[in-house]
Amino acid sequence: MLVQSKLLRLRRIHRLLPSTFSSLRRCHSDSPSPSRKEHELTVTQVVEHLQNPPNDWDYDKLRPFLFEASHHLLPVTLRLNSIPKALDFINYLRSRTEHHQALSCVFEGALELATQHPNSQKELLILHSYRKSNGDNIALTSRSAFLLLKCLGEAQMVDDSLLLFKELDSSSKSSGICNELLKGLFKSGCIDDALHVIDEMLERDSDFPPDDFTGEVVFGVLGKQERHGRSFADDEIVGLVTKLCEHGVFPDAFKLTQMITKMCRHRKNGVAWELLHVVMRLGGAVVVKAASCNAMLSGLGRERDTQRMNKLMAEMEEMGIKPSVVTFGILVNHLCKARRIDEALEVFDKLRGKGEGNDRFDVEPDVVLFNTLIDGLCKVGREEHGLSLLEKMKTTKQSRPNAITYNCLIDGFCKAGNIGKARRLYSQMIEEGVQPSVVTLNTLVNGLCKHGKVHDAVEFFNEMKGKGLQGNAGTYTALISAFCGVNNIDKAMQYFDEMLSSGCSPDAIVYYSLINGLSIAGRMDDASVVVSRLKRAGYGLDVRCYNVLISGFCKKKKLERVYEMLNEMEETGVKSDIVTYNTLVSYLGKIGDFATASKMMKRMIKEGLEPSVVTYGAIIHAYCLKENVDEAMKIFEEMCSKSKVPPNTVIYNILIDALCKNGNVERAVSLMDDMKIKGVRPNTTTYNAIFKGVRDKKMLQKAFELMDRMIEDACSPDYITMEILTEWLDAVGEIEKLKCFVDGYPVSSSASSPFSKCML
DNA sequence: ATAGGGTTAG
Repeated sequence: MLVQSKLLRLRRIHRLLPSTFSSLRRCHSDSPSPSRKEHELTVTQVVEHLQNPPNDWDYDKLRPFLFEASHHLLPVTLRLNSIPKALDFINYLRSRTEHHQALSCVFEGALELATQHPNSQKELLILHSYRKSNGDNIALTSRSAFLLLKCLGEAQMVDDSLLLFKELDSSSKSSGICNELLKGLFKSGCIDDALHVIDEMLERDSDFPPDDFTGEVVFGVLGKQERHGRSFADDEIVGLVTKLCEHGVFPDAFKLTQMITKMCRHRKNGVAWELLHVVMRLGGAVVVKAASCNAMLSGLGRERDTQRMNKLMAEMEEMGIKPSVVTFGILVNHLCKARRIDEALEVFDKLRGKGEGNDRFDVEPDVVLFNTLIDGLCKVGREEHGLSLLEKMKTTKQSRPNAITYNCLIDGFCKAGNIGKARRLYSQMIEEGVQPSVVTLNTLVNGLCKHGKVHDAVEFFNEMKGKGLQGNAGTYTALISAFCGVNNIDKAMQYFDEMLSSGCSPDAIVYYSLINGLSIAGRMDDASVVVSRLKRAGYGLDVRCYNVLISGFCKKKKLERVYEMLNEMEETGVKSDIVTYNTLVSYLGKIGDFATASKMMKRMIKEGLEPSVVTYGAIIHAYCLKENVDEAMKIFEEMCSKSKVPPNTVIYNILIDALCKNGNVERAVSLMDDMKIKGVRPNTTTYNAIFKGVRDKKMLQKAFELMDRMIEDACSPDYITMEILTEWLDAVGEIEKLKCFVDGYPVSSSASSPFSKCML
């Protein structure tokens, strides 16, 4: 009875520790294997004997075990079921003569016991340092090495891991041991050491070749964000994956997708592409599924690489990798972003397999696909078409419109200036039972603000707050920008404070919008305060924010602060961009420091930045301010002939204004003809400048001609236009002509229209 | 794979 139950217990240990016995065999394969019963009895006896205090242990009784039958010591140790007891036993053995094998087996047992301990990591480390601090080295069995490497790896004790691995001869190394070492090395960011180990595993006829677990470790690391240590070089990544695949170790679909996603996110489309193609070549459609291709496609889409997107689609078809809805979602999204909306609609129409033609795919469009298309349509001003898709969605079972669908449409109608329709869509979504999100709130708040209805925006926000929908940083950004835009800085600050007190965590952009508003308002001290608060919140400034500040300090002529900003940019590694230089060139031009301005231009070219229309505009404007219109014209002509920069309306406006002010109206008029030839559209400012010019020269006929042209150009007059013309034409008794001019425009119902101010 | 918020010159 008793024997039988103990036998059962041993079998249980067998099952629990399958590798124990394999290492036991390796540990002592030359000793004769006793019958199971005989073995069992002796183990039990020894275990019982060892329950006595160590001083009472009888060496003579134990002796047979310690030599010819030392492999029994592993089950013995396990059944001691106590790490201190096992250590007593180890100390006992060490105090005698040569018991190498016995020690190895008991130590392995002690390690096994440690792994079963609730605080196994700590216990294992204690055993490791015990072994390390006792110079008479206890040889490690494969299992011991495995357990120790696993725990050292987790503890990131790289040096100890490597020493331990070196200690092993190649016959006791195994794939499992190498994998544990690799895991630890990667965890500590020791890529070079890890690559060495992998090389060793990949050697010809290696006894420990990479297996699936190796793949899991390596591919896992390649797919995760790197922590510390150096990162992989591009060719190392491709080389590693290639070698593993050649050994038949493939990433699963998830890991492959993860790796590709990561590479693409790091703007390494080339590496991702190679990686995918290595696996496609060696593993085929068994390994590569649509998801991995989708990751690649979206990476390519981000870089606008239509060519390779098409190539990959063709390869997928060739290899029999079936595209999913997501694949089509990516394609449609790409086409929409490229403003090729009609092609996107074509793809969409080919989706459902119902109809005729064999160029159709058997894919049911989902909500995302619908939403992508609707957004694309709205972004090119085809909201009505988007609306019809909304109706289509309502007729489906699986693709019911959701908040995103409505958000896209609401945004579309807001941008188109149809606030009424946007609000009706909002009511409609509520009626349909679709919960608005904070994005819905922000879209409407922003839309209302952008159309000068800041009051309505605030009202709507309050209404939503009443319904329990909190605003987020985006909501406050919209309101703060809007209030800054109408020069109501106090209100903007008030909303900034409300945001903080309402528990909404601000992001960098809210700070930026406030800094922007304050800078434009010339309140640079306040802006500086917000900058330091932003920094205290743990954010940094980006180029755009620096540009705003630099521009603000320039306007206040605080040159020392400008340089302070530029130095700070250098220190924090924020690279100045074309806008930074344009701001500086413009400022230098305005104070008449042409020498420094041209130095700046040289520096920007050296930095690889091409001067833009704005740069030229700044210089041209500067010469105009100096009343050196000839030089300004010279630069303008140079810009048109030598550079690839096409002139724009602003440049013409600057020159036309300057020429008129210098009495050279003829040349200004000829510049307007030049605009027509070059296809640059004049705007209200252009006409205002030239009207002033012809008025000063009393060129009445020219004025009538220009008034007709202004109507042709569909360019609406503002109050300045009306002021110039009314005063002048009234004085010369030509008010009829002015009436005709005004009648040339379609009637505007807007109360803020410039006409209403003048005509009523 | 889809939705929202802050830059320069005149």
